[in-house]
Amino acid sequence: MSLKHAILVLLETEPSSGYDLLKQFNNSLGYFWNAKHQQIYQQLKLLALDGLIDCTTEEQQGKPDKKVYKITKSGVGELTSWLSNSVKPNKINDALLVKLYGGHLTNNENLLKELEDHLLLHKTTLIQLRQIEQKYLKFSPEVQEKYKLPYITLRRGILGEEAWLDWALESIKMIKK
Amino acid sequence: MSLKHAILVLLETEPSSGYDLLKQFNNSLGYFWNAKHQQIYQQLKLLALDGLIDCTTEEQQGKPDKKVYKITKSGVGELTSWLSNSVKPNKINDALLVKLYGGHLTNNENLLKELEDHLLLHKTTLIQLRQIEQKYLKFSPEVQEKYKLPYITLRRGILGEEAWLDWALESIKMIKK
DNA sequence: ATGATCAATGCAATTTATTGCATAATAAAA
DNA sequence: TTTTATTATGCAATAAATTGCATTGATCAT
Repeated sequence: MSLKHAILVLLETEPSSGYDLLKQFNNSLGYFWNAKHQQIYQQLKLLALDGLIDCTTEEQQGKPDKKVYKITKSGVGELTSWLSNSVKPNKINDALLVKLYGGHLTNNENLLKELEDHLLLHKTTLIQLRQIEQKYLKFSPEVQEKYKLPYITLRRGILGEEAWLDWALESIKMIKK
Repeated sequence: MSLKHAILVLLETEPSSGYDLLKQFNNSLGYFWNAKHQQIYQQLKLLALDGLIDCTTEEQQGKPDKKVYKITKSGVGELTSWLSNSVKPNKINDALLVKLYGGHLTNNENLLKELEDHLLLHKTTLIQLRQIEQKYLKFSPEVQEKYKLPYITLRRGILGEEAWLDWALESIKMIKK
């Protein structure tokens, strides 16, 4: 279970609300960690109960109140100790591949449609990731050095999406042939 | 939820026991679907209750009894209908990337060790996938045509692992620098 | 004016997945 | 000879994730 640690990692950079975290999960972090809002809010509650984060309520005009969470010393301790242990290899469960694997029970149009729908999504993602990369590459060497590790995770997204697209194009050709 | 459908897809090819399925999930299908034995056995029970699969018990000498499951007409129906709908894009939750993202709280040796451990696993997987591909490429054109769709999923595994390795090597260099 | 989207959070119920424990026989390896 | 791996299955408890429903006030578009 590392939703907990994904949240702690984000809060270690800066205090945020559940909604802020949600946006981070949906945008920048989305290519390596996904979570729904309910999951985040529940987890924040648990983390606060365990004393790993602190909560303060901010009132806002015209908008609902905001609960801002901040990592505690104990939270940093938990995170550091988690980092010192090895993580499990990523579990892959890809329904699209299940569908292709059993695709002889349906028609090629259906499979091609599905592939092309996903293709669009992946193309969009890749464009976004490359835009983030362009920003990073314009930073000074010092700033680049500072954000080296997040950049490495961004590269994973880019190389991963490129490979996905290569595969999809190759597959579409193969199915059409 | 497509563990259900992953199982139906496998049973549509040939009747199998839970243990047989487990081996398929751990070997060939492992690069796109993972499940533990408890999950498979429970799901088989539910599928049988729903009449999507049938069960017959085979006695064996020297080994425990084997329950062989076979897909029913109703099961093929369910599978076909699932195939006609679109599937959700794959959800990625990769703890290794979370660790790297927050890696400034630990030391580079730790990160490099972790990356190299994963590297070994991915290398092994890639070798296995390539071996399967070699076998496929020796088939006659007719047989290749027949297994085209599973081959496409295999290609996903190969391209995915290659991209993973490229990324890891690049990342290791970047961290060492 | 009416519906849609964004900001912000939450409860409750259900579904899925994981962990821990348990059995039992055979064969192969240390 | 003792331990480990393989074959084969399962229950029970817990943990994690998903789905459905709900609120409120602002702004933005039709």
